[in-house]
Amino acid sequence: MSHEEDKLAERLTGLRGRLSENQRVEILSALGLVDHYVTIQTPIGAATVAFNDRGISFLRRATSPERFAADYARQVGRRPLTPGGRPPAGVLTALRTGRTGNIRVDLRSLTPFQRDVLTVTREVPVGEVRPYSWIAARIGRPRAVRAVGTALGHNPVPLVIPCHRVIRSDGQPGDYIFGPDTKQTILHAEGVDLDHLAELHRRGFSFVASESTGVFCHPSCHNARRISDQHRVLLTDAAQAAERHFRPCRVCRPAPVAD
DNA sequence: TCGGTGGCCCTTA
DNA sequence: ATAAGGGCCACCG
Repeated sequence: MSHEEDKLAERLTGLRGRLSENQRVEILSALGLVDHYVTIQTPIGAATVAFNDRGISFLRRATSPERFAADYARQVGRRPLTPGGRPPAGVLTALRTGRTGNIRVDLRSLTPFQRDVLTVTREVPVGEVRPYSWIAARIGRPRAVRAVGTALGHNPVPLVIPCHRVIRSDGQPGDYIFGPDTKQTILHAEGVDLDHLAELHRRGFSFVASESTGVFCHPSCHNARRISDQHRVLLTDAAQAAERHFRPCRVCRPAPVAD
């Protein structure tokens, strides 16, 4: 988070009294130094979102303004927060469909590592999931698996950035800001069959391949789901895929591609 | 098959 | 600055 911006915001806040409240908010707003917040409907019920000119900065289940402000201050910072205003266009629809990839977000308050994690997480489409270890590999830190989980736990904009689509490699949902049950519920609504994924894992399989296309995928990849029974092959790991000359799917990237 | 366990690595107090 | 701990994971018995 920019220290300069924080100091500027503080100084402007200090002008209370000399400027009218409206003038003050107007200035801060124009500088992107104040967030507005409103309550909206989401697939998991009412939520409060904070936003500014850069995009959405924070989302939580709707509780009270005080509680929201406290959580916001703790996670986003001391930027002023004021009720009202219009959230970025298309947010409601995006949240309803789960296609949130184009919604603008403000991740200024995060560390580069956290930003990397969340940026890659945005690539997971509706109806699909990826393991924590996949995110770690994608950001070039294959062993930072646990740190990825921690970073996702600090996702300031759940639902908008679909951290619920990142699950454990054994097919269990893993933890979630709104609890594992909610995570499971959302995934089910999005069309993910967690039981099937857990079953595959139990039998030792991580990937699905097609003998007609020669491509292997994560089991939840939409390409994998179209493989016909006669062409479908289950794989234990990337090494086995290589042995059998399957190449990784370019959509779900089941393994780092050597090119 | 499942629970325990050490390794890993980023963040925070 | 340093140590503890977390939305994990692979391995072991």
